[in-house]
Amino acid sequence: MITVAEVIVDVAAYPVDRPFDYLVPTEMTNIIECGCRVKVPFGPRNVLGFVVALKNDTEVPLEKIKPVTQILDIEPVLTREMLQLAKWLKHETICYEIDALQVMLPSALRAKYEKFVTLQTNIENLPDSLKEWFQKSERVNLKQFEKNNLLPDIKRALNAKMVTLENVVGQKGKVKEVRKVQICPEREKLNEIVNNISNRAKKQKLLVEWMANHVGEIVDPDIIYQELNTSSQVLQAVIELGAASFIQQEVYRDPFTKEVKKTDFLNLTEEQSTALHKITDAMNRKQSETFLLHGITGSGKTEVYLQAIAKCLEEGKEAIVLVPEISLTPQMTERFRSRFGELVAVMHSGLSVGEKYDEWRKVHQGKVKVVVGARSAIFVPFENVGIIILDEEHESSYKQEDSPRYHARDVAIWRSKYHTCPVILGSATPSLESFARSKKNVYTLLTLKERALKQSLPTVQVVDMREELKKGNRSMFSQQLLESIRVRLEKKEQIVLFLNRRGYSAFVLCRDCGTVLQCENCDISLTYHRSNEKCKCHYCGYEIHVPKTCPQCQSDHIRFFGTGTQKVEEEIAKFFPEARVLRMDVDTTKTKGSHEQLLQAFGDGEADILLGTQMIAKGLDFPNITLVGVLSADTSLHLPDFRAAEKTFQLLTQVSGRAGRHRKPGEVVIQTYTPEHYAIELAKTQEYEPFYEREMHMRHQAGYPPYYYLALIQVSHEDVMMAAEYAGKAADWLRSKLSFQISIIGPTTAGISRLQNRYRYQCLIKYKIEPNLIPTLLQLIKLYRSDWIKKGIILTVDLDPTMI
DNA sequence: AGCACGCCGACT
DNA sequence: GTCGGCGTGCTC
Repeated sequence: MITVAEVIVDVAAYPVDRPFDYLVPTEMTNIIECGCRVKVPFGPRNVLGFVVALKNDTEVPLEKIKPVTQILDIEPVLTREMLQLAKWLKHETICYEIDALQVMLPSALRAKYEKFVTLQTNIENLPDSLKEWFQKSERVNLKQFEKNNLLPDIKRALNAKMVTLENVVGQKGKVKEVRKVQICPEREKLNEIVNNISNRAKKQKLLVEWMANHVGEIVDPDIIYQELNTSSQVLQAVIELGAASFIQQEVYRDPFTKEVKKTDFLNLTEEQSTALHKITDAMNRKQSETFLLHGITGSGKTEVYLQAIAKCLEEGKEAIVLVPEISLTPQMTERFRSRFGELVAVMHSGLSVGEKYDEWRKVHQGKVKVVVGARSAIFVPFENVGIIILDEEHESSYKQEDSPRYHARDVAIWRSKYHTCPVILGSATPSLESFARSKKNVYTLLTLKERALKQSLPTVQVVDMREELKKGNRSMFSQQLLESIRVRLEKKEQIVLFLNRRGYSAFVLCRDCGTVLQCENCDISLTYHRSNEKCKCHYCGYEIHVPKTCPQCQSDHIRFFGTGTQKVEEEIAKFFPEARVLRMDVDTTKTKGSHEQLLQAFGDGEADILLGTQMIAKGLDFPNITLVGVLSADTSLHLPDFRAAEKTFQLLTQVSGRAGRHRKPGEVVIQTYTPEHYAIELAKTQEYEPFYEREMHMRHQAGYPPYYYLALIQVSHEDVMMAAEYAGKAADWLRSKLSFQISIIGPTTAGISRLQNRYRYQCLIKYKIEPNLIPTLLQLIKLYRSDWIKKGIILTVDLDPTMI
């Protein structure tokens, strides 16, 4: 009987986006499993692939089928669940199956392809230019030749058969190993060695005697050096005598810097326990129910999560907690680690590739039961999930912006159905989609209306900055805000000032001609980085030194403009020279851990005012903060995005929630040029439902979600005319195929009209129910793949886009 | 995608 | 004659 493996190969392209059959050699049949990574020959090269099925026959003619070269995992890296989930993702987001599989694994497990040139002749026969490279070894990485512009020479040598080219498949990350000392497990042998050591070798004798007291133990060599005040030479000598040996031991890289104290459950309010009961009830009934936990800021949502997780652990099941990347601060993760200790793994982008790999391995090996992480943590390979939590469910960072363009919320619900467990979506300001679903009873609504410590919500005042201007106040602070700051400074209470700068970052501008430094490849201004005095494009990586003079007019009045926090800081100093200000922005939080240090300092009362952008809107919880000032509420309101009002309301509610969370009452001052806008008016009362009703009405009128679904088609090409022409073709084609009830807007230029030297056009499709849409889009892709791709067109489809 | 194969023009 | 340009087609 033969064994055949169906393999998804690591080649992202439509024609090969299907399983390929490979013969499993007899010696591998006992080891191979679904979900293993394998090395396979594919056409003329070797690639990595994932085994998605095993069977005993094949349709493929025997002369075509090739054997698996190697199995890379003894234990499968993907569970059956994930193989199914990948198929669903492929269909749901229109992506390649390989991309769906790869996104579930830490990048350390991705393939690394290298090419090696091997010498096949006497080195003397080589051309002079190549000789030196093969002095040390007959096998040299092709990269070396690439770097030194020797590719033509290599090509010639290849044709003359003097060298051969070899593809090597490896993996990016490694398991970290450290060298330890394994002490001999037999006491008698150690005693015998001690007796044989010459009396002149005092240190060796001492060391072996010490070892006799630690028979069979595995110790860190550094401990030996310190404890016995000895050196590696002595240890080496003793090892040669046979008293111990060096071994390699697998270790986890530890991303946690400090230990945390254990904490206990807090008492729940009545609302909290009602919510908790409904959740644990669903767990008991083994039901995949989605809860929307709508709790105002400070209502203690996290405590509900923690106790639900505790219940889940009691049942012997695992828990997944997703948190937006920016609020995944040490304070946040500590709350989980202090409750569940070593059972928690943390996954976020701040970890190195190796650290992420190790956190993933802890899950894979069953060492942890709780994962706290950003978006991609939704794919952790737990096999018995008891609860999934998405905190701040309205956050747009839960949607991945490149392939596979999945939304963590959708994946969470899919997994909850697979494991028949509940999902909790938590937020003080739910997304309209989720709240609408709870109104239709698709999700179960749980409400927390009171703050956990019964504090009242802060009072909110909205200041019309136009009036201030009329009064002749040209500064960025209103009289009202200045007065409030003065009062707090006197009372020795703390202040948070929030600069709404969504979508802005530091840039470089010429004050004479107004030129802003732009990327050469993209239609976007470069971001200034103070640390290395460079300007970088965040989209393509293009980087230049800050020029001394303006490239346009040669003026030397070229200056960097920050997020504005610096300017605010200067102005505060003018009004309140005695105030101690902490500034938190990209500049002051660049190094690892600086974010944490700044917050710690503020919490310890080392400053009176914390000034910052987005990053201070979340999770900040200090008892002495009694005033929150929003310097410009409008900035996020005028972004060209149908969610601008929703995002502004969410942001204002979030920052307002920072004030008066403990005993002292809080005050919020919001400065704006459009106080009449409903997002700002309703943020003042901090009532979600009136905002929801109002915004739903707007969405209904304009034909946006949740009333309509969206799909975004993007067409790009190096040439503007080509991009525009084919975007037009795509739009026309779709209009001819889809029913007239569907509106297709565009093509228009994309938000960033040129990216990596490609011009981009897009069409927006708005639809209610259209069973034909996905098949039609797939047809469009088919059309594109056969014909357009040759002309250099790239077409992407984003179903349910979050940004337009 | 990425590679070989194949056909065609321009060079040591 | 052969080197290298890129259009075509295939990958178990």
